[in-house]
Amino acid sequence: MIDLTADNVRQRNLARILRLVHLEGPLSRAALTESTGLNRSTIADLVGQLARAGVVEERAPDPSRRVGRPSPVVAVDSRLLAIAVNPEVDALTVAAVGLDRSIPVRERIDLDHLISPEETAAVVASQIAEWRSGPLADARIVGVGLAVPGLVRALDGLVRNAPHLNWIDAPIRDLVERATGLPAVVGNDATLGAVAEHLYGAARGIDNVVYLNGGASGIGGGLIVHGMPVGGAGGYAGEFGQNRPGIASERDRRARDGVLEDEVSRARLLAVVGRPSADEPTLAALLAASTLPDAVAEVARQRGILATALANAVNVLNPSVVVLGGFLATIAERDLESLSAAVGALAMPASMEGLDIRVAVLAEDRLLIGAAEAAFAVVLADPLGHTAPG
Amino acid sequence: MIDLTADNVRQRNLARILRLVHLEGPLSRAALTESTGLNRSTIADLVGQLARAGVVEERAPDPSRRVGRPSPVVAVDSRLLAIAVNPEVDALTVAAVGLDRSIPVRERIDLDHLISPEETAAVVASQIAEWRSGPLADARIVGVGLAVPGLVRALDGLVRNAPHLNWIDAPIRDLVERATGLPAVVGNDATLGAVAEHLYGAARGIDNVVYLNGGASGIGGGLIVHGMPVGGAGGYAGEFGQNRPGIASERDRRARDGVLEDEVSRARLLAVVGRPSADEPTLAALLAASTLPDAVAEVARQRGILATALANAVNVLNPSVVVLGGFLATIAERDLESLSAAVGALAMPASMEGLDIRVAVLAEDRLLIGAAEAAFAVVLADPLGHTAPG
DNA sequence: CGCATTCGTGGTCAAGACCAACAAATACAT
DNA sequence: ATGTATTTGTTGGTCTTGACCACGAATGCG
Repeated sequence: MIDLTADNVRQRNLARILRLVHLEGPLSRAALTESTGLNRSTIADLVGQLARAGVVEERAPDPSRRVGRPSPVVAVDSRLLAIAVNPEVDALTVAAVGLDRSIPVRERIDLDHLISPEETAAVVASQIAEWRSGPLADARIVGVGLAVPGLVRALDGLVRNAPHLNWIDAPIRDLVERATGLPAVVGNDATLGAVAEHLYGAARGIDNVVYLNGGASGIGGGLIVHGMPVGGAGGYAGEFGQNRPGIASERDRRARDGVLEDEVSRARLLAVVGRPSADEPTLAALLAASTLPDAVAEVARQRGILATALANAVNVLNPSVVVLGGFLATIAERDLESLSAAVGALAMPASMEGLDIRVAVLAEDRLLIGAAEAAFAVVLADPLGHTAPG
Repeated sequence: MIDLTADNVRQRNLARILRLVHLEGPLSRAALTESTGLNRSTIADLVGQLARAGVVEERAPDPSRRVGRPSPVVAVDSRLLAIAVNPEVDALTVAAVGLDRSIPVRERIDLDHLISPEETAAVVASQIAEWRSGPLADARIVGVGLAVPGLVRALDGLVRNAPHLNWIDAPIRDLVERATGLPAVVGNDATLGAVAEHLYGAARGIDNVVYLNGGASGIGGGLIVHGMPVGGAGGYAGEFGQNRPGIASERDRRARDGVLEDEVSRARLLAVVGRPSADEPTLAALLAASTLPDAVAEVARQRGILATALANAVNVLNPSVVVLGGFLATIAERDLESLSAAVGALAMPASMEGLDIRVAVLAEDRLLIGAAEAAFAVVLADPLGHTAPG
C-alpha cells in the first residue's frame, strides 16, 4: 500500500480501462482485452476492482450474433456525475454531466445583472443542494468544473481577468470549493470547448487541433497538441483574438492597430444586417438571405482576415484540423472550400496538405462537456483514489 | 521476455536512469537513488544491466569529502555515438556526438556547388567509414541524425522542400540509411535547434518554449510544448517566417503582402551597413558601431515587426521562455528590456508575466546536438532494444 | 582507533500481470 | 436434436519486478 515509487502499474491500467469506456462508450470485456493488449484474466480482475469501487457497471452481454461465449459489457457507472458551470454575461448555466456524457439535469438561470464570483458560488451550491434532495439523490458527485470566459490561471483556478463578467483576480475555484464542499477546477471556456471537440466532436481523436470560437464578446481559442490541451506557462494559451494578423489591403482595416477580434467581430456583422442583436441561427439566416452589397462585402472582408489569422496558426502549429465555432462557423460554413483555398494561398503548401477546416458540432453542450471533463480528470487519472477501495 | 503488454516497467526505469545521466551528466548511484525514488538495490540492478549492455560505465567514486561510503559514479559510455549531419548552402557538416554531448570528431566540408541528397548520403557514408578505421575504431554508432533547413515530413524523413538547397521531395532518410547501413532520422534544423536549447541551452528544462532563429535564408522556428518538440500533423510546425504579422504603420512595410522573413531579414540589415555579406559577429559589431540614421531606423523597424510576431506567438502559446538565435539575437540583445516591453505592449498582460525573452547560447553546436539527440531518441526510449542484453 | 554515517550486496517478500487448463455459452453443420 | 468449433470467463500457478531488511564495507571525524 505504501508505494513511494513513481508509476503504479495497477493505477495506470485501471485508468486506461476507465478512460476507454469513458471515451468509447460501453465496451465488452473482450473488446477491452483487445484494445489494451492485457490478458483476459487481468481485465477481469481490473474490471472487478473498478466495479467494486463503483465507477463502472457490468451488464449482461449484448446479443451479438457472434460465435463463442458472449462477453459482459462494461459501462461507466451512471451515478457518477460532475457539475459543470458556465457563467456568462446574461445567464449562468449549471448542469450535472455523467461520465457517459449524459446530462440528466440542467438549469439555465437568466440574469438581469452581472453575476459576481461570490454569487456564482452561492447559486451553484444551492442548485447542487436542491438536486441532491431530488433527481440526484443517489448520485456521487466527483467535483465541479467551471468554464469561464476569461483568463484563468491554471495553478490555482484564479480568474485573472474576465472582462465581460467584470471579474478581476477572482478566486473562483476556492469560492466554489468552500461553498459546495466539492473539489473544483476552472478553465478558460474556449480551451474547454477545444477539449470537448477533440474528445467527442469535430476533431475527435485528432492530436493536433486549432479551435477558434467567435462569441458576442470576442474570439477565443484553444489548442490541442500531442493530444493534450495546451495551457502554456500560466494557462493563458489560445488567445487568438488578441493577435494582430497581417492585413494586406489597408481598405480592409477597420480599427487602428486593431487585434483580430476588433476586425472580425459579431457586432460588425449585426451592424450590416441592421440588427441590435440576434442569436446565432438568426444571424446566419439573415446573412444568407441578405443581398445587400455591404453585407456581402463585410462577410468577405472578415473571411479574408480570418484566413490570414488561420494561415498564421497553420504555419506555426501544422494542425490536422481547424475547428471553427460560433459566428466564425457562420461566416465560414457557407463556403468552406473557398475559405480553405484562401488559407492555402497564405500558408505553406505542405502544411495545407493534411489540413481540414471544419465547423464545430457539439453546439451548446460543448462547454458543459468540456468543464465536466476537467472535473472528471482526477477520477480518470486515478479511479480508486477518491473512494475507499472495495 | 515476450512482453505484449503496454508499459514495461523495467524498460521505463532503465530509460529514466539513462536519460538522467544523459541530461545531467555523470551521477553517483546515490544521486540516482534520490532522484528516481527507486530503491538502492533496484538502482544497483538497473545500472548493472545498463553497464552490461554497454550504454553506461561505472567509475570509481569521486572524492566527495562527505561522511560515509562513497558511491560509484555512473556515466554514459563514451563509445556510444551518433552521427550528426547538417547540410547547408555552402558547406556540409558531419560530426560524431557522444551521449555525453562530447564531439570527438567533426568535419566541415566546404562546397562550391549545391549538394544533392545523393551526394550528401555518399559523403556521410565515406566520412563514417574513414572515422571507423581511425578515431572511432572502437565506437558503437547508434544512428545518423540530419538537421535539414527545410520542410521535413516526420513520417518517413522525406524532405518536402528545402528551397535553399533546392531539394524537393528528397528521400534523404532512406538514402542515408542505405548508404551507411545505419538507422537515420531527419528533422527540421530549427526544430532540432529548439530541442537543443530546451535540453541544454537557454531554455533548459522549460516546458513551454518558442524558439526563433534568423539565418541568411530566412527565419525558422521551433516549439516546445508539454516539454516535447511540436511537429504537428506532418512535422512542419514552427514556420514563423512564413507568417504575416500585423504592421501598424504602412511606412514600416517593405514588401507587398510580405511575410515575416521578407520584412525582418538579414539581407536588409546587411544592406543598411553596406556589406554584401558578413558573419554574425561582424554584422553585430557593424550594427553596434553604426550611427547612420538609416541603420538605426532599420534595426528599430525590424524590432517592431519582430515584437508583433512574438506577441502573436505569446498570446497563442503562453510560453515561459522565448529564445532568439542568429541575427534575431543580434537585433534583440542590444536591449532585451525594450524588446520585451514592446512585446508586452502588444500581448496580453497575463501572458507576459512569466515570460523571459532570451538569446540562444549553444552557438554552432546547436544543430549537431539537436540532430544527435534525435538519433539517440531510440536508445533513450529503450536502452536495451538495440543490442543483445548481456 | 572507535563511532557515526553512507552505501553496496544478497536474500526474502509482495504486487501485479501472464499463462495454461478447464468450463461455459454461443453459432453452425449435420 | 446433437455434436463441433469458437470465443470467452474463471481459476490456480508462475514469473518479473521492485520494496524491504540485515549485514558488511568504506569513509570522515573526534
